[in-house]
This record gives sequence, structure tokens and C-alpha cells, in this order.
Amino acid sequence: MSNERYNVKETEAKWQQAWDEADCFAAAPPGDKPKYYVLEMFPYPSGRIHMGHVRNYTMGDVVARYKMARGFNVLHPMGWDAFGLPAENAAMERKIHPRDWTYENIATMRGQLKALGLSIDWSREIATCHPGYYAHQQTLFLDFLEAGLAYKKESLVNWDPVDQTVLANEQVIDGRGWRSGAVVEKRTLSQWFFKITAFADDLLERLETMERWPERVRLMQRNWIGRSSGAFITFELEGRDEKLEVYTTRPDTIFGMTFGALSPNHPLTASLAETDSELADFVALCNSEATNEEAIETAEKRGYDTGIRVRHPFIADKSVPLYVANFVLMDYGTGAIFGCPGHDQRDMDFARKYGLEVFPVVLPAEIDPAGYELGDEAYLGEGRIVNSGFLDELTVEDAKAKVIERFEADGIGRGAIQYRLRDWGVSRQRYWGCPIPVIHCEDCGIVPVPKADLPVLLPDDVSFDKPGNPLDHHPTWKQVDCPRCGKPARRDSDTMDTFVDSSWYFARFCSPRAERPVERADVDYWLPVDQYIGGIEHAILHLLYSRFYTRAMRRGDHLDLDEPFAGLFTQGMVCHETYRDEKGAWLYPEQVRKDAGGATTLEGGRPVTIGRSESMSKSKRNVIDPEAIIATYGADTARLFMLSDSPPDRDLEWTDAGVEGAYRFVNRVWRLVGDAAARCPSAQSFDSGLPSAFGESAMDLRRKAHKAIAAVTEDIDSFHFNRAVARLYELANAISAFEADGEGDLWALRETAETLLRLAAPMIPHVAEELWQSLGRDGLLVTQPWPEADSTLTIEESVTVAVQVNGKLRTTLSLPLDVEEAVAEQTALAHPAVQRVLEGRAPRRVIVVRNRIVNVVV
RNA sequence: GCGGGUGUGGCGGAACUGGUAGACGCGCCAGACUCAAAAUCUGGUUCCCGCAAGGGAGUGGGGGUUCAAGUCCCUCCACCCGCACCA
Repeated sequence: MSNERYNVKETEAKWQQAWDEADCFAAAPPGDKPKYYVLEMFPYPSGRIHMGHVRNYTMGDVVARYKMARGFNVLHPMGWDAFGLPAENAAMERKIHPRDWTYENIATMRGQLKALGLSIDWSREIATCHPGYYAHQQTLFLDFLEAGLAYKKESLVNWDPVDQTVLANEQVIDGRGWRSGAVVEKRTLSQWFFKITAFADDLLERLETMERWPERVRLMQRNWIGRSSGAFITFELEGRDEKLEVYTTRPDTIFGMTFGALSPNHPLTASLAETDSELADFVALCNSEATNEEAIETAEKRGYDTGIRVRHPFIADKSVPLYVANFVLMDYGTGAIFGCPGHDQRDMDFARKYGLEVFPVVLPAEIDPAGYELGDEAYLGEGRIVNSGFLDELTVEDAKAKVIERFEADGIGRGAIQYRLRDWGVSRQRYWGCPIPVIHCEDCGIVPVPKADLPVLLPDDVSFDKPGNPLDHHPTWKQVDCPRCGKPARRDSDTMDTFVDSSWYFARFCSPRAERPVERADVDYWLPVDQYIGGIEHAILHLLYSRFYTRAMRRGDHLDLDEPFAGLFTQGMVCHETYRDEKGAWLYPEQVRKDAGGATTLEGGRPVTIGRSESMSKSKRNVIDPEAIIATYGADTARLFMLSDSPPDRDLEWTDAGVEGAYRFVNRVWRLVGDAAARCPSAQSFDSGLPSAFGESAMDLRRKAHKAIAAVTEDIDSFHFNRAVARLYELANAISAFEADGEGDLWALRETAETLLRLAAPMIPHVAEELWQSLGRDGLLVTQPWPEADSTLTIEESVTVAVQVNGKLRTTLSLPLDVEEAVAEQTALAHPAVQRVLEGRAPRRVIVVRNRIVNVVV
């Protein structure tokens, strides 16, 4: 057998070029074939691809190539999520224009992706920063505006006073701006919102039907939408004209109310604070509190007694104090609550701290309410209502219904559904994003840019010298005449959140050069995406926003679709060990030499601490550059390793040994099939007909091949790529163990070698293509149909049956398939191993499961 | 706190609706080839006892159902992830 290795670089480049020239991966127009749209989440052009991309795109590529072989018209496009903050940071740090930085990165990364040999239809490539894309996004924005799905409102934002910009919550770290370090202020700004809440119910309900989405993601979305059912109640305030509206999910506990509480940001709080400096101080204190997880966990409940009394709606003469409390959130419900300490732990903590009244109104049936005292634990369980007038003795559920009925009759409240989901704020005070196509006119107010005037292009001549939004301090860009009255007006200088860009790109891929956002015929044909693949980190925002966009675009008649992604697969991350030197500084893997005892630095031999394996990240330096791997081992090896070692939805541990293993297999296939090619009949004589009879070992090999076809097919269909790879290894082992003797055997060898190539082609397409050619085959393997398993060959003539005595394995028997149960029983009982254990005892019972097991019970 | 997931050899992981636990790979051991090494090939490799034949134990711990449990039920433990003062 040859020891030669195949020339990875030349071979891979050759076949990539061949596929390109034959235009193999261009999606065809609608025709006879069924369609299949496979999409991986498009990358942000950060500079270079990373292993996470390699894993993601390899999985998508396996699916795309497999579906192509199965006869589908496949759409497998690629694009760039190209707007975003890093481009502006690069502009500030390196004096390079965001556009140039972005397009340079795209060029680099496109080259890297092409080197992976992905079956991408590059003619459909899009970049969201290109006017050919964002122009249409502006059209959609105007449609949303017209449909009432986009609106402007004042909202509280995180304002960085140094950088003069709004920060997302994730960009505020311990109350300070992530870049400037300045203490972040809360500011009220006028911002654009998308009315995602208009679809809250549908977004929630549809989740139930999305069976090809991971349960985990559906659950996260369900929680995020956060539907709750309860009631709004309006309370009277003693001696004041205004009323207080609260939201509660426990209207049944209304008789247990012992205080009321306002959010520090409630309008009533604000008006009271105008004349109460102590309250103003309290509010300021609350707003300065950290809102991160640990802080909330440990934060003490604090309140300020306003002196106002809230009237109980059903108990004449009863009133309770009204507090401003730090734990009441302005952005849920009405920003005010009624406190029932008996049945809400937060209310309990608060009541105990401020010495407020505490008593139960729900108790388990076995407890006598007379004189019963609650401790410091609120009772949250089921039971019957007590101490509650007309609600007494009802169940919690019945009491809710009855009290809501009463509220509605009295005109002081109503049953209501509430959502945690907020409308999506999309304004960003940034340059590198899609300009919001509206004009502000002093006389006419907000005026949409006429569609004929689109796109509103980003100006190129911007300066990043000053902090703040370059669009805002551009000398002329904002100045425009009002399209309605013609008077001088100004453009909205905000740009859209980059999540907007990624919320409809999957639809644009269907007709990437259309003069409208989408062509109806194309989206009708291609959508929904049949298989979407990406990281779990987008489980909520991106996927929810895309679902919103589908609904909003449907209103504008751009498409007619319930859900954008029929199938979703969330792949695991790529992990690597971490290394630190004696000072605790992170080290790159290539700086480390590992040996038996541990590890040292390559230069200087200093001791290295090996840390646990974590998701590859630049900050921990535990990264492997895909380009280096491809240069050394080739794309096939990188792809195979991505698929072979772990189930696709779990994290994958990158190891040098694992890569070496994949490399070995690629070379092994090359030698194995190359060898077979040298010995086997020519393609022409092979195709003229198989021999009528094969020897036993040849039949055995053929059976293995057809079982492999059935197994690999099933494994790819069910996203078990690691199992599919194991099947390929088994088949390769069978080929290499096969000793061909005579012409019939050579035919079987050739047939099996071709099968191996076809099955392996979606995973290691370059070497498969090379070997296909070496077998004397014309045309490209990529255009070949998927092999069919011959059912007469996947069935064994004999089966191995386990023989147990009292459930313990004693021996195995080789029996003819589907042999009579009595025969199996007799054969098992006669076996010496069984006889020995029985020691002459007669079996009490014998259980025979056909083709599987004989269990003798004594 | 609420919700979800995972736990199988030295390691990554297989195991269909309960039916031979450990496929396949990595690592390791031995052998072939070689002056030697690498590469490659062959064989072995869950643990314990045994030269062997064979026997015993074993899927995070404990208990249960069953002829039979990694798989079903109860209970406990560990780790991971998501959400979180949502009234």
C-alpha cells in the first residue's frame, strides 16, 4: 500500500475551481424539483473567521450537499451582517473609514470561507451595509410606519455623557460606560420603536406548533414574551383627586392588601417629589442603585412613606399607606402595586421591615384561619379564601374570576393579559447603520422620506474626532427641505439597531438584486427557511425579531408566511483548554509546549497552568486560527473534525489529537480508494453490469456498504453527524480488511469504494471528488445522486442472539434470521454454558424475543 | 428563587419504541516494516481475580417496577445553561 499523501492544497483549490466553473451551487429558478432552503446565521465581518464559523458552516454545508444529492433544488446563500459598532471603533482607533474596514474584512473572510469549499451560491451574496440592501430596509421601515408598526416615543435610555451616546444595557458595566468609564445617566430621549407587542399573542401561540425548533429556545422565547393574566384595579386616594391604577396577577388577594407602592419612576412619585425634597433624594438613591444580578439578589427592600392613604375598594373606612418602593418597576404593569404580604414574598419582606400589617387571605383547607399567624414566609400555594368578605371559601381560581366580575360591575377594574415583552427600540445614535428615513419639520412634524427619494444614503465624509454621532454633527447631511411644505427641515440622524438588518436578510436572499425588498414569487417559493443553523446566543433577540419581521412584512403584503424558520438547529460552541503563565497572563496555544508532566512556555520554558476548556475567545487567547489549520491539514480535515468528535448540539473540544485523527482518516480514504482504483475494473466495464454471483466475503462487504448507506442517510437526516462519521470509519475499516480475490471481489471492492466516496462527499468533498476522478469517473461527484440502500442487502441472513440465564448474559448464538422461537429456545438450552449454569435444574420459564434474546429463568 | 439540560472506560462519545453496555475515534500497550525514527499496517485495551478456561462488578449515589433497566418510576447529589424584585 502506498505511503504517499495527497497534495491537500492543490487538490482542494482544483476542485473548488471546478465547482465554481460548473456553477454547481447556484440555486435554480422554481421548477420540478422540490426546494430546500438551508441557511446558517450570517457572520459579522469582524476580520477573520473563527472556529465557531467553521463548525456552523460545515454543518450547513453537509445538509446542503446532502439535500442536493437527494434531488432538491437547494438555496444555500451567504452574506454579511455588516453594520455595527466595531467598524466605528476601528475608525476611531486606526483612522480608517468604517466602510473600508468592513469591506476589507469581508474580502478576507470571503476568501477564508471559499477555502472551506462550501457549497454557497455566491451570486446571491449580500452585505447589509450596501445601499442595495439598506435602501430596501428603509422601504420596509416606511411601510411599518404607515401600518402603525413603527412609532416614536419618549423613553429612558442609558446615556454616556463622555461619548455622547446612548448605550445598550449590555454596554453598561457597573453603572459605567464600557468604553468611556463615565457614570451612565438615565435620560429621556425620543426614540423609534417597532410594535412587536402587537404580535405578542401570535408570537407566543405559534411556538407551540414549531416542532422543529429546540424546546429550549421555544421556552426561552415563551419566558421572554412573559404572558400573565390578571387584572387592572383603580384605587381611590384619600383626599386627592387623582386615582391609582395597579396591575396584579392575584386579584383574589385584594382583601389582604396592607399597603400600596409606587415605582420611584412613577409619574405620581415625580409630582410628589417636586414638593418633597426628602422623597426626591430617595428617588435619586433608587436610580443610582446597580441593576445587575448580584445587586438585585442582595438589594434590600426600601420604601418611603408618602403620607397618602389608599382606600380599600371593598372595605368601607379601610385605607392603607402608600409608599414609594425601590422594588417596584416602572416598566411592568402600571408601575404601581397593591401590597399583600401574606401571599407575596417581596411584599412580606417589605411589610416586616416597615412594621406593616400581615395576615393570610388564602389558607390550606386544613388550617383554621381564626387567629392564624403567618411567619416571614408568604404563602404561595393553593387553598381556600379566608378573611375576604364575599370571596370567603372560594378557591383561588374561582375568587379571581369572581372579584374581576365585581371590579367590572363596579367600574373600578378589569381582567387583563399582560406581557413582559416590550416594544423594540431601534434608534441608535450611531453612524455605521441604516439611516432612519424620516424628516423632522417644525410645522409638519415627522414626515416620512418619500419612497422616490430613497435610499437615504450614509454620507462618506464623516469625522470621528468628536464624541457622539457623526451623522448628527455632519455639516450639511441633516439639512433637507421638508417634503411636505418645502421649508427647511432636518433629517433624523439616528440609525437602526443592527438587529433590524438581520431580521429580514433570509427573505432578501430569495431575490437579492430585486428592486423591491423582496419579490413575492421568489419568497413564496423559497420561504420558509427549511433548516436554519446557528448559535444558541441568538435564541431570543434575533430569532424573535425575525419572527416579528415576518409578521410585519406580511401586513405590507411582502410575503405570506406564518414563520420564517421551519427548522432550527442550535449548534454547540468550539472550546479549547486555557493557558496562563506564572503571572496569570493568558497564553495562546502556540506559545505553549505540552509534555508529560504539564506544560511550559515554548520560549523560556516558564511554567504554564492549564485551565479548563472554555469557549474559544480572544480575551482568553484559547483560539485556533482556522486558516492555519486549513493551510496545514486542508479544509476536508477541518470539516471532518468539526463533525466527528461531538454531537452537533454539544460543545466541541478542540484537540490537536482530534485534528490529527481526522487528517489520518482523510489520508486513509485517499490511500484505500486510490488502491482500489488501481486494481479495479474500469468505470465502463463496471457499469456494463455486476457479476451474477459474488463470493461470501464479497457479499459481506456489499452488505456492509448498504447498511452504511441506510445508517449514514438516517444520521444526516437527524443531524447526528458524529454517528454518520463513525459509520464511514466502519465502512473504511471493512474495505481495508477485505481481501479481494478474483474478479467478482474486485467488482465488490469498486462498488464499495464508490459508495464510501458518495457517503463521505458532503463532509470531505474535495478528496471525495479527487478519488471519484481517480476511479475513472467523468463528471463531478457533487452532481451525483445520493446512493440508495438495497433492502435485500441490509438484511442479514443470520443474527447473533444473546442467551441469558436469569437476566445474566452467558453466551451468544448465531441463528438464522427469524428462526422459530422453539428452535431458538432449544438451541439455547442445549448450549454447554447454559447447561453448566442450570446444574440440572429445569427452567421455570424461557423468554424468547425473536432475533434478539433468549432469557432462561430458573 | 423559577425554568431547562447533562452525568456511560484514561478521554470525546455509541447504544432503535426496555433486550449482548462501551460502536467509532483519541490515547495507551505489543508486534510488523525500518540502520533508526516518522508515517503506515496488524493485534490488544471497562475494571477486579485468574497463566488460561472462566468468574465477579459496572452507565453520578440510594431505592423500586420487570424474565430483563444506561433506557421506566421515586429520591438524593454534582455540574452546566437560560431568566429573574415581572406584582
